[in-house]
Amino acid sequence: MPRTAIWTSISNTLTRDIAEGRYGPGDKLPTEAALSARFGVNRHTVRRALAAMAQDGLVHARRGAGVFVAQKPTEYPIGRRVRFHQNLAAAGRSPAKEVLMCETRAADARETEALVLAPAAQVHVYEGLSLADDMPVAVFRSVFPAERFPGLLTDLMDTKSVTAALKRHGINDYTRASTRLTAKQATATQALHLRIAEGAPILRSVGINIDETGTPIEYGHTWFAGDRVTLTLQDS
Amino acid sequence: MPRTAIWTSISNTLTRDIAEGRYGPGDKLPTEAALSARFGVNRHTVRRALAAMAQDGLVHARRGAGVFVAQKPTEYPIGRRVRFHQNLAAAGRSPAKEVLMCETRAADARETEALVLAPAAQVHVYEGLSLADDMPVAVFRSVFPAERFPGLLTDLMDTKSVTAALKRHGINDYTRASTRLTAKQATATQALHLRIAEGAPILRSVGINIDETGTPIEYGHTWFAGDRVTLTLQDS
DNA sequence: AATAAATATACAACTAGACAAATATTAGCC
DNA sequence: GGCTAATATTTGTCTAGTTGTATATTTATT
Repeated sequence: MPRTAIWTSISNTLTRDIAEGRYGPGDKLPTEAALSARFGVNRHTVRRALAAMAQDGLVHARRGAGVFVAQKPTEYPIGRRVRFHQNLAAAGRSPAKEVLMCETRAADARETEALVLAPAAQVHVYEGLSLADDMPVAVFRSVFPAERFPGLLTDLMDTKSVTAALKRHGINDYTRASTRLTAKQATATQALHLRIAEGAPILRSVGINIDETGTPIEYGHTWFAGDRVTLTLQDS
Repeated sequence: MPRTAIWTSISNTLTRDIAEGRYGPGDKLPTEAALSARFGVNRHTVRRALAAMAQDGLVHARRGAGVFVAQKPTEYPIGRRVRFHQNLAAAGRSPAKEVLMCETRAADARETEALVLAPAAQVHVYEGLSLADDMPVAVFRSVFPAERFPGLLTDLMDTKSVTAALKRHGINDYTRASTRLTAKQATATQALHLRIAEGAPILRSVGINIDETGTPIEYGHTWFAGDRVTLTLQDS
């Protein structure tokens, strides 16, 4: 009978520490160096223990920063793979949101075409992260014509809702005119934000929203983590 | 093989932003602090990306003022556009088709549930390859209840059309009841059929078609090569 | 002998924080 | 308006600490 490996027992000890609340969700664990001193082993042995825990979604390492307890340790050890079903209409509009960037700048060629803008027109850009239960689900970028919606960005920061912000500018209803979907591989930065591996599957949605008169008011991109999201379409 | 460094990816993203006209010559980029927030990294990582771009003469920094796009506009190769656009309603219904497999067998658990079958019921399975301009675009699998459509497989081979084959069995019209979309990585066999690399992004569509009475008649999977296809949704 | 586990060492990549230097903005004043 | 001084912003530099990766070596088990 093979004796239990050292890294296994280290992993078990740390897992128990987390389960007993000694390290809460979001807390930073001691550094690998500190842990290897505590357990009297080499740093790589600790790393292997942490790697196993990361595989189970219990902890999450950030290079240069540290190893952190995952946000939902309660789901450990089984059933941690939550499947999110999200309506396409709610793309980029889930309640939990984190703003990554806000700016007003000149539109590029594609944006000009999508929003039917004059050359060199300005656009508001609103970029952020959608989360569900503290787990990042998607990165989104919304582009609005700046001329039509002056000061929209402050409303967006204020309300944290595209629908509410547009309502302040007289848009009571808007509909999605077109949606394009394709599969991509995660870039390094997307992977960073979504906490997935680089090259992992990404579901990209590109859509245009129009007001009642048919004028485009939003050009939106959403990059979903393929592992965490299934889009369900309601066919009329 | 080392994965791409984060600063490289940031540099690429900003370079593309400039190339596409989001930041024009002479424009001031967002501050390093703002960029580090946008990309979710430390300021130094952004600085390394900007340093690389400055090395290429794309931007230049002025202490206390900001980072500015160089005056001479750099020509940037536009990424090759997606080759094929496909309507989701016609997913897996392209005229050019290659049959990979045809068989009648017992339904598995998921098929039984999707088609609302009795336990141990038989199903027809029709597996193939969709092509456009001699380029494989998607792999599909259609599952039909065998009891309701005896001899359907020969009709399928005959007509090479799901719609025509079903018409021979009295189905004049059918509609899509549900569609689920997600991103996956190509398996080895899928990669072989689609002539893409193993692990390349795949757009998977799972749908159920029903007849006029609401009875499920087809349970279909389609795996699109993410590089070659963009699905377009028509929103009514 | 072969294999896996653990150690040892070195370097790369990224984070963290602090402070200096240059610039931009604002307020007060003439 | 135009000038100056104070304040805030922004980039430049430095030191230190932490995780990621690669290579080689030793030790224990089969």
